[in-house]
Amino acid sequence: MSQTFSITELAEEFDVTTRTIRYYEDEGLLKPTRQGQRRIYNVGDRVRLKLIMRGKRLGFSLAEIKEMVNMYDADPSEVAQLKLFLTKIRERRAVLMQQREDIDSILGELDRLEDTSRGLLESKGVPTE
Amino acid sequence: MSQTFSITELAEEFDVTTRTIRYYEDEGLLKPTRQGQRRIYNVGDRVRLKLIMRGKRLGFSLAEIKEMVNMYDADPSEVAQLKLFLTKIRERRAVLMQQREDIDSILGELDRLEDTSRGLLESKGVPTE
DNA sequence: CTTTACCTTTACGTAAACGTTAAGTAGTCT
DNA sequence: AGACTACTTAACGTTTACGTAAAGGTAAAG
Repeated sequence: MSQTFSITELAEEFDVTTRTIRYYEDEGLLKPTRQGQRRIYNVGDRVRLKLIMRGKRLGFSLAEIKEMVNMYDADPSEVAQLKLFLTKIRERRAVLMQQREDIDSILGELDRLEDTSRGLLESKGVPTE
Repeated sequence: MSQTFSITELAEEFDVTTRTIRYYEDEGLLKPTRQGQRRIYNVGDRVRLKLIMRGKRLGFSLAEIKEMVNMYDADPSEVAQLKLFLTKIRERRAVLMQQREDIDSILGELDRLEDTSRGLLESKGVPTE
């Protein structure tokens, strides 16, 4: 008897609405079991939702996320599947590394801007903490 | 006489449509000068567009990007302005660092998956390069 | 003058990702 | 039994970020 979750429990944990979680199911991203008409989410479903949220934070579309999470638990016995998988991984890596570059670049600018802003404020005698 | 650009030049350089660039102007992200009815972009406009594209790659909405680029060249003489600016910088930094964590986390998983996939393929005698 | 290239405005269309009622079901508490 | 709580489906609405005609202006080349 491993742990299960209701839709509202997951909604609260991940700070989304239940509508959102049901929508992900409609789009084929989640497939919880049912107990009567109610949805029951197991630990695996929860992991999938976690992956979905991470994908969202990184700006992927639901279609892309669907590809990725479905690859995640795809049967790894077919050579063709695996080769496709490798290709997708390499494409994805390029985008992610570009994003990280962008982020580093912006963080650097923010550092400089924060310094000069703080300097300006302190020169006016305004505390910045 | 510093350099100027036409809308199609910028569109080609940044790989977007002219429609997109005009849309950014409608939304208050760009304000090129006019020569007659035609838009003339200077070096500053080009920098702004570059910032916009970077924001887009990081998954920000145009509304957020607008805030950011408009802060970028806001008049830095008012204390209230600066304090707001500092707050925004700190918020933004938190989001960006979360994104970078997500990316590192995914890159790590991709590494592991690529290894195991490649291992599986090679154990079947299939070349991976 | 006509064609061509490049640009313009106006405006309706669209896909994605949910929000928002509306109306009903099902188990629990009093 | 009645009310309350948590869930359900169904379906129309909304926002963002452009796409896509439609209809036309303007300058240079032929």
